[in-house]
Amino acid sequence: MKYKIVIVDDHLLFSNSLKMMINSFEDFEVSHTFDNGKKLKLFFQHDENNEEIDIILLDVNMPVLGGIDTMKWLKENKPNQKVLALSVNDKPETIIKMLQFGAKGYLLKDTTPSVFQSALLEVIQTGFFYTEYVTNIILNKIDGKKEEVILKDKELKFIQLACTEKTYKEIADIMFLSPKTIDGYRDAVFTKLNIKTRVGLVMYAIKNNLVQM
Amino acid sequence: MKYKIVIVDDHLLFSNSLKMMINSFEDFEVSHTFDNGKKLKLFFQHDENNEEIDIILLDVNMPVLGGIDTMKWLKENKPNQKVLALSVNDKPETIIKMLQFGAKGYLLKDTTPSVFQSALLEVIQTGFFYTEYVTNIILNKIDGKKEEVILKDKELKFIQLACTEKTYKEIADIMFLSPKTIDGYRDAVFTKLNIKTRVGLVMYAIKNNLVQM
DNA sequence: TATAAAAAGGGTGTTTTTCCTGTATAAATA
DNA sequence: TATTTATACAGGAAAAACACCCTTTTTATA
Repeated sequence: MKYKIVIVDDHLLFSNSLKMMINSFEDFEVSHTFDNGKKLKLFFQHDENNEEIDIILLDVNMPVLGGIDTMKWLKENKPNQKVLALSVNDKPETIIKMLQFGAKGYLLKDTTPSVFQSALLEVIQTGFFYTEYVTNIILNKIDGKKEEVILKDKELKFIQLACTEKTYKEIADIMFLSPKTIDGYRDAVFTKLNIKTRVGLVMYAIKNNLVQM
Repeated sequence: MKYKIVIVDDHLLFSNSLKMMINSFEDFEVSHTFDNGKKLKLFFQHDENNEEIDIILLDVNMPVLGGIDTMKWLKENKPNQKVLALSVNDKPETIIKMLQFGAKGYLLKDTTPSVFQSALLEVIQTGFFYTEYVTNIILNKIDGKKEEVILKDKELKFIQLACTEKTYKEIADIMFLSPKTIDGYRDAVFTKLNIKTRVGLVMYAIKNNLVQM
């Protein structure tokens, strides 16, 4: 009896060829593939699908229902399900988030097939698999313990508008606020994000996906 | 005799599993895989490697030597080499650039295996393969007929520095130029890129991959 | 070599951004 | 009830960004 793997990834070419690779492993086989989290969710919600899945390979950046939201849902509804995140996204914030929501490991897509195979085995046997890269991120997070920056709704809206060619005056008009209030928002986000100029704000917003392009 | 494919992609898990898929196709086999453009270049530069490659599958976003630069090099040094771009990057600018540098087609990684297989066949038989998505981008580019903006080296350097929190004065110091000259650069790029503010410049630079993040 | 074009630098003035220090008001809380 | 706390807003000033128009120097090339 082989361990059953489910792949959730919107890049069909990847998921299909990865499926071939996994099926070539002695101890594993792919039982299903889905191209977004929504479809995985629907699969579990059907009562007739009671089969045991040993590992879900979950991509992070997907349309419809992304990896993080899917992970959240799984933590709620399938708390014992083993999930291995598999993504090109190497941002520490994302990795931390996936692990916090219960992923048993986080693999980058540039890992070698042999590392990948041992990751699958380790998740089965020991329950988790952390690469050195991921371990370092976790350790840095611990001693860095940078308290999470929390942006309020209006601040986020302001930041998004600041990523355009509008002046603060125009932004104030759009948000139905006084230019002086916008001044205050700017000062607040500059301080809490530790930046000094509007360009810095724009760069921060893009790096942290606060604006979509 | 099978057609020989070379894969150039830094995501080893992808390239290795794609290799398995291609090898399962009747008419194709993967003869080499490289994880960046530099290694492909070195391969061709070795005299002993004179074997004919039918199709190179070229990723766009890679470290060391990216897809676009690799494409440039191939156009110069291997003008008859058939290349099929294969990327998650769906930005029109990137696609246009790859095609202009001679790629025979541009596939997104979310294409199905069967479309992928027919793409390979079509490139062999007719010399190119355009999906509907790519065709639309080309058509839009044509009737938009926006004449290509050509940025000079120093302008590019200026733009990259403008994507930081430095003032123009500081940028002038770094570039060993008078602030007034930088003023002129700004006016020039604002005009030719049709933007009005530094924020607009930053957004343009990011959309067009002029700065790496 | 003459001439045109490109690059670098300058002057001046306006607008926008940035940085202060404060105030008024309403909501939360001790 | 008294006291924070958060939010919206204000005045003033300096710095930076933006806009135009203009001169000198360098480079390319006819």
